[in-house]
Amino acid sequence: MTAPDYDQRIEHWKTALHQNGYRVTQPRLQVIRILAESEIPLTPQEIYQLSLGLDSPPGIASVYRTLEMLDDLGLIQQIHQPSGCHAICPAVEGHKHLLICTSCGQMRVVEGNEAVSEYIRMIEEQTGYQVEEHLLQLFGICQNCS
Amino acid sequence: MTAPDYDQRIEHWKTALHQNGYRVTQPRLQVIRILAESEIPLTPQEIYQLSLGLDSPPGIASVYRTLEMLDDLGLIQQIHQPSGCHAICPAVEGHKHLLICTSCGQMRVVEGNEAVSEYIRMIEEQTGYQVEEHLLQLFGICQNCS
DNA sequence: AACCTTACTGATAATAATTATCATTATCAT
DNA sequence: ATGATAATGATAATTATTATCAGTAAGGTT
Ligand SMILES: [Zn+2]
Ligand SMILES: [Zn+2]
Ligand SMILES: [Zn+2]
Ligand SMILES: [Zn+2]
Repeated sequence: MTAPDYDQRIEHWKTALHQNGYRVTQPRLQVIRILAESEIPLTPQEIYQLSLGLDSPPGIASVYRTLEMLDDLGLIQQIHQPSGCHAICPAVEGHKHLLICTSCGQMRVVEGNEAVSEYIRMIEEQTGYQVEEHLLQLFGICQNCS
Repeated sequence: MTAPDYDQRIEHWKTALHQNGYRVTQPRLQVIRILAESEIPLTPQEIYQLSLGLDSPPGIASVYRTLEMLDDLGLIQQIHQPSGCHAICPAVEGHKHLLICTSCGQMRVVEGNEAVSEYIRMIEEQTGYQVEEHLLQLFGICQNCS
């Protein structure tokens, strides 16, 4: 992230805090700066560890509180690493995508993923990345619940 | 899941345990049955809570151990709910997909998702679900790392 | 069917992550 | 500059996960 983009993001976030009645405090700024300048996703613990290098680092509780606030404001988002999460279901044979009802939790497997494969080939050309894995999960309302 | 499908999955899993030198024990069977008959993703804690209704329920440690084994055998997979995970990054404006390097962690935003929107429209027609949200994350190797 | 080896278990302690509590402090509108 | 109070740090409490270890049960052998 280039310097002006970085500064702009910080300003954007500070404005968002103001506009929503939150105070712009040192601990919050420290967390925000760490997030804004990182090129990789960070866990709360990692953010806290990084903050320890600063002058008067925030307490761990403030790191969590700040993240909750930023999440409420829609300024951050969760990254779901393939290794990370908790809920478990029987494995689907081969690579299929899952469709989960946000009302009843019912889950079904979606057939046919040529469209996605095509999309990924395009991404590879566009970015030079070699895409090895993907996570696609669809959330919605099933026929029962609607 | 219909009864024969259910029985078949149980048998499949028992066979997999045998073939990989694992013993088919009561605690493992209890966890396996709970997983096989659930229509919704479950957390380890939820599985444990459900097991408490059984005759001689497994200890919580055995629940975790069984899940680790099933994961090693590729019989279960993680579900990443939008609310669930830990790593955090600045939010991307609008809905974009993320491409994350599994080597250095570098992350970039992928432009253009018409292909995915089209795919989702197809899914909606096919399933009757009303898809409200989706999670698509691509994992691979960036140009630097390859 | 009884025996034997040892993988597996339950109970519990240890570790790690997250949230709650509360007296003190720093922000910011006035 | 002042004052009301939102926010903080320190710490306790809670929750989730992993490690330890003596006792148990699975399953091959006889
Ligand atoms: Zn996740
Ligand atoms: Zn439903
Ligand atoms: Zn796919
Ligand atoms: Zn890389």
